[in-house]
Parts: sequence; C-alpha cells; structure tokens
Amino acid sequence: MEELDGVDVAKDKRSIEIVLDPGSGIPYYRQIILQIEMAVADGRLKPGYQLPTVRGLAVELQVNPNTVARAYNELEIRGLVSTQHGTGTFISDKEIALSDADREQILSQLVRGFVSQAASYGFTVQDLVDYLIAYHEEGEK
Amino acid sequence: MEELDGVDVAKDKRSIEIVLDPGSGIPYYRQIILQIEMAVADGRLKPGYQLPTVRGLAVELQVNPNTVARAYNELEIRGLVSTQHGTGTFISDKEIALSDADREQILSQLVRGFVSQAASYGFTVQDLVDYLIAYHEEGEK
DNA sequence: ATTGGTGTATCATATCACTAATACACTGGT
DNA sequence: ACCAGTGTATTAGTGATATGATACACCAAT
Repeated sequence: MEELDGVDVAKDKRSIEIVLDPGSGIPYYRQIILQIEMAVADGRLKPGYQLPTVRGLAVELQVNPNTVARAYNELEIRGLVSTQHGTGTFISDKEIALSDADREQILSQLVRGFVSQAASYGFTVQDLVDYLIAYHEEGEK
Repeated sequence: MEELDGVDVAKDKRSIEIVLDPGSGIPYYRQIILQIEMAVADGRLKPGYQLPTVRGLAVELQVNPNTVARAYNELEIRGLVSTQHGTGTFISDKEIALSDADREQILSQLVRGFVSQAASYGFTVQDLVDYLIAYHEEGEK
C-alpha cells in the first residue's frame, strides 16, 4: 500500500461502476451479475482484479450485503469469480475454471434454449445461423 | 360427427400429443407452450389446425383448464395461435402475423441476448456460430 | 330460445423468488 | 491476541408465480 519509488503499486482493484435500476423489473442481484459479466466480457475487469467488497458495494447501492453476496456467489458458481472468505472476491480466469466437457454441455444447453425460443417466433435454425454470421462480421469491422 | 358416405370429414383437427413431466421443474403451462411451439416449428401443426380444447386437454393432462388456457393465451399474445371465444383455438400463420421489420427486430434482440449470455461463460461469437452450424447439420440427418 | 360446446374472468392457495435483519466465521496485519 | 476488514449462514417478510375451484360469457347448431 506504499509507493517505494513514487510509482503506484498495482493494487489489482478497480472501481467498477454498478448502477441499479429499481424500475427495470430485474432483481438487484441479477443486475449486479449482468453488469459484472459485461465488464468481464469487454475487458474492463481482468483476471485477478478485486471486486468491491460485499459491504462496500451494498452501502453504495443502498442494498443489503446479502444481495451483493448472492450475486457474487452465483458468479462464483459459474466460475467467473473466486472468493476468499475473509479476503475478498476476485475475477478468475474463466477459461480454465470449467472443463471442456462442462463448457460443451453449457453451450449445448444455451443453444437449445436459444433455438427453441427463436422457433416460437417462426425462425428456423438456418435463419439463426445466417443472422449470427452477419452479427459476427458486423462486430469485426 | 357422422360419416355420410363412409369418408371421414377433414376436421383440421389433429391430436397433438402433449406430455407433462411433473418432475422437470418446468411449469405445466410452460411445458404446454414449449411442446406446441416445437410442433409448429417442425411442421406437425400447420396454420388452421385446431388445438385441443381447453377442457379436453385439461382433462387429458389431469390439470386445471386455467392452466391450459394460460398457455393458449400466452401463445396468442405471441401470435402463434388465434383463439375464437366459443369456437376454439387455432394455429395462425405466424409468418405474416409480424412485419418483416418486427421479425428483424425480434431476431436481433434474441441474438443479442444469446450472445451476451454466452459471453458470460467465455464463449465467443465464433464459438456460437460453429456450434450452431453443427447443431443445424445434426438436425438434418 | 335452448343446449352443449367453446374460451374467460375472478378468487383462493400453495410455493417460490427476492430482499433484508442480524449474527456468525474467516483472514491478515498489528 | 487482537481487531478491522472480509465473506457466510440463518431466519423472516414481502411479493410474484403457478395452479386450482368455480362461475361467467360467447358461439353455433338445433
């Protein structure tokens, strides 16, 4: 916590901005999850970074510590973060947290749900493939 | 209900087999929705076909008529079926129920949600495209 | 108009999801 | 050992969700 040579030590702790929208109909704990997911996905949070403490974030968001804890807990189950009791909650390397078989299973389940949902709107799998490819190329430019 | 000349009249009414799994954790009304969605998606139910009546299906599934009605109601909101009070519930042409622009918008939203969700598990869009294509080819054989 | 079919509306109830209050348990530096 | 910081567990209250009981309303054929 000191600066030996005038250079700030990397604290691996970034303040991530989390905002709750009470009128969204989305539960608080889920809003927290989503925003952390996003931050990880787009690189704002990197492996090793410490998340705000349960209490700290709870005060900031004017919410019960349990609500934050629940979000963190669910993120840990998914392997996105790793918590040390008494120390804090940190972003983990998601890639290696799950076995390939697990990832395969999850992906399968996600796709199945997606296809089913889209089918109810009359979309075929071919539609989805086409659109997704377009979406992919879109994101690259 | 009679056969004048020995030929069954086309009734536009097919008995679609719906099965409820009490242990799946999926609500009955949702299971009904899903199975009808699937049947429409793969062509077992075509526009104009009449669905089982609310009461009939309720008795068959040993469930309250309200539960079936709820499923049908939700399907109507999505435009997948059309109900005539006092007459019955029928598959509608979903394809033309929505404008192309609406469909595009919905598809976009679905894909966005799917990609976001998958991203939280560390999957890239490329992963999704690959898997979806595999899934598609799988379904064709 | 009556009747037997259809979907609909209202209310009750059991269960679950979400959040909070509060107390507990672990960790690291002093 | 202490203490200030961290996450955790238990319990309870509120609201939403899912289902059912029951009565109502519409339609078509007679």
